Amino acid sequence: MSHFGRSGPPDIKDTFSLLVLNITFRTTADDLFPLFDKYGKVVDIFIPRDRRTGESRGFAFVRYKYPEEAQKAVEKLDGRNVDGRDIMVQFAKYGPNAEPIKKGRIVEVFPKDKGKSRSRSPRPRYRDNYRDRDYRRRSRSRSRERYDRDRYRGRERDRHRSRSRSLSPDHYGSRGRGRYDDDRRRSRSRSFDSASPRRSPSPRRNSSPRRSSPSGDKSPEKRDHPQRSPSRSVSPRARRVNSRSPRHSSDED
DNA sequence: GTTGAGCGTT
Repeated sequence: MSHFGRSGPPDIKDTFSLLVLNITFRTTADDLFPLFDKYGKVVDIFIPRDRRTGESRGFAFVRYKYPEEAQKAVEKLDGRNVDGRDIMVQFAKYGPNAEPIKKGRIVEVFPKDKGKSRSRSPRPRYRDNYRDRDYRRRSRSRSRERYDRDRYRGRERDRHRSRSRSLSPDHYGSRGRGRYDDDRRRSRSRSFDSASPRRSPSPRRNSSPRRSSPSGDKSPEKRDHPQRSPSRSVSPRARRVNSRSPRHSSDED
């Protein structure tokens, strides 16, 4: 009852998987079980969760024993308000191995080796999917237009998207690096302040709103700028050519 | 205490 997905996939060879979307992050399988079990025989319920935080990802997989019951559950529970949010129930399109399935039915979990090796290249590319989906999990935070559940009808995913699958984790990585840099810089600034505590003992230093900015506190770029020009400008030869642009003998600067 | 596109594990 409560051990759904706790011990891995029990037997999904003859089960129909339903994908439950839009569920709350705190909704557990136990909460979905009584709901789905009322419309059919639920053999297993699995809710993918993040491996880093362990939080639910917001969707669950409900496996029914018969497709008719699953279909009924889809029509009945689809749009039902669960935990204060409307859930979306639909047949799973992809299997555990990232392979397309038919009407939520798992075709086959393990390729039976009847003495006929189909392919010698396993190509565990689904391994990369784990990493990708983990990263994009929080990357996508834009409110996309959720037209309807009907869009899945004409939506066909291509398996040839091995390399064409271009994700855009740029903002994520950029933000991460920027944050780290900022943090480091801020930490250094703080250390500097600690070294000189007699800077501003008065608690009323909030008078300047600009001071609130840790980045613009020291203005490193300003310090770099004047240091480069006048310092190198000290050159008899350079001065001879041009006292304004020592590094370049041109007036284009 | 938080967010919200989409497709799954021992």
